[in-house]
Amino acid sequence: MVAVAQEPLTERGRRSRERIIEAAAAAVAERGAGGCSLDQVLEAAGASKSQLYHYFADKDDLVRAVIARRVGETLDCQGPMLSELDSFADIRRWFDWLIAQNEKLGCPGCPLGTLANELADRDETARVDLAGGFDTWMSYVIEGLARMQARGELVEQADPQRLGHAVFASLQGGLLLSKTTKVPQYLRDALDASYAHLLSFAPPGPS
Amino acid sequence: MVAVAQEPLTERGRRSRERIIEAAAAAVAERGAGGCSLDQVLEAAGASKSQLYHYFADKDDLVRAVIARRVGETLDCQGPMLSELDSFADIRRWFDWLIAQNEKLGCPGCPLGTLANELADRDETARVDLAGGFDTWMSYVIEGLARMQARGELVEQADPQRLGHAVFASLQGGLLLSKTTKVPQYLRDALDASYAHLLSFAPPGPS
DNA sequence: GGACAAGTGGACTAGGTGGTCCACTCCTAG
DNA sequence: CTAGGAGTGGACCACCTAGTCCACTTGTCC
Repeated sequence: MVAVAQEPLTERGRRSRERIIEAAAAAVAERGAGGCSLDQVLEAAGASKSQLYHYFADKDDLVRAVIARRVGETLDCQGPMLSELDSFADIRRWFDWLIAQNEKLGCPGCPLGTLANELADRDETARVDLAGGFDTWMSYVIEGLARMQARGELVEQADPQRLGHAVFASLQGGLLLSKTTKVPQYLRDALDASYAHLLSFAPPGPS
Repeated sequence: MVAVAQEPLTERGRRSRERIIEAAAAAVAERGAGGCSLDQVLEAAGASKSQLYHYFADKDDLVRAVIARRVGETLDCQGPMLSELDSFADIRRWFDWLIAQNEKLGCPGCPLGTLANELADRDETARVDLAGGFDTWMSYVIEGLARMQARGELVEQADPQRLGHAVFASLQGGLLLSKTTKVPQYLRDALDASYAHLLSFAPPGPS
């Protein structure tokens, strides 16, 4: 029997574990997974070493919990907007929300994208978790596009999957360029182009 | 007079400095700027601490030299292909080269993009250097699109700058998705969509 | 109230980190 | 040949890191 990280068995333990993940998520967002220390996390969480190692096997395990948390947050936040995505107007509304958020928060980049870039070639488990997060996130859009196609809002030749991939690449790339240059316009240009591309698959209108 | 990193004054010194940057570039590519230690770099370079601190003020200064090196490499490598960019065929050729490279190298992501993602919010100088690199890189494409527009290969309404930004977002995003999922197809989907979007600005043909 | 497990505090360790320092070699100019 | 600065080797330091360990508290069940 190998000693593995333990799930908390009491309400008190559950809250301690949550506090640690929360503080770790903040620290990772600010300094990256490799750049933040457990001591910093624990001080912010008001917890001790023994608590950390009571709930997590090691630092990588904690980082994985942070990833799961971030993936969950992202899907919880955008899921409602995306799961009912059903028209060009819905897509435009989503894009405009992304652009507004990015500008409002000062071009922080994508939490998932940032983690992916740091961890993809250093922690295989983290990479798979993040790839899964991207995949689920993208699937909302792909399914929305498929619904639009079924309803005749997209021509037959459109490939919802490839279009969804392209939309996400534009989003991630736009966020990275904005973050690097601190110029929000890059994301706008990226998503505007992506939207125009999607529109080109609208069936010829009666106008 | 503040003591600052010194440029080597002899050929021998220049070669030492080069060796250190080369080893540092490799280490940074493999483990990230924050994840590689000076001891590792120096061992790989066959150099000593005193050499490092003879040529660089501190670790950040070395990282900045690595960034300058990578920016230079990227522009040197793609510059020839991009500075004469003049037609849709040239763009397609560039895209295909990017896709092929990405697949051949096992989806390593963009060296500049990876550094940008790690350093953008941790080292302001590095951020500005990387933003400048992106900017120069992008300007090749924007100027190419402007040439195409001047020659009538792009309609008047096309905005070369915004199109260039969108192309780069697709590239960076596609590289990140490929790196995270280890699936080269994401970059292909991203660039195919970007290319189709560009093509939509071709003037109506005689066909 | 006592037994027992979950949860906690925090001192401690072993190894690594960036950075300093100084004695030394190498090279060149005169 | 010699002087002096550029270049080099590597011991050394203070600090920080992830991770260990054990005595202790808290809460619950009988």
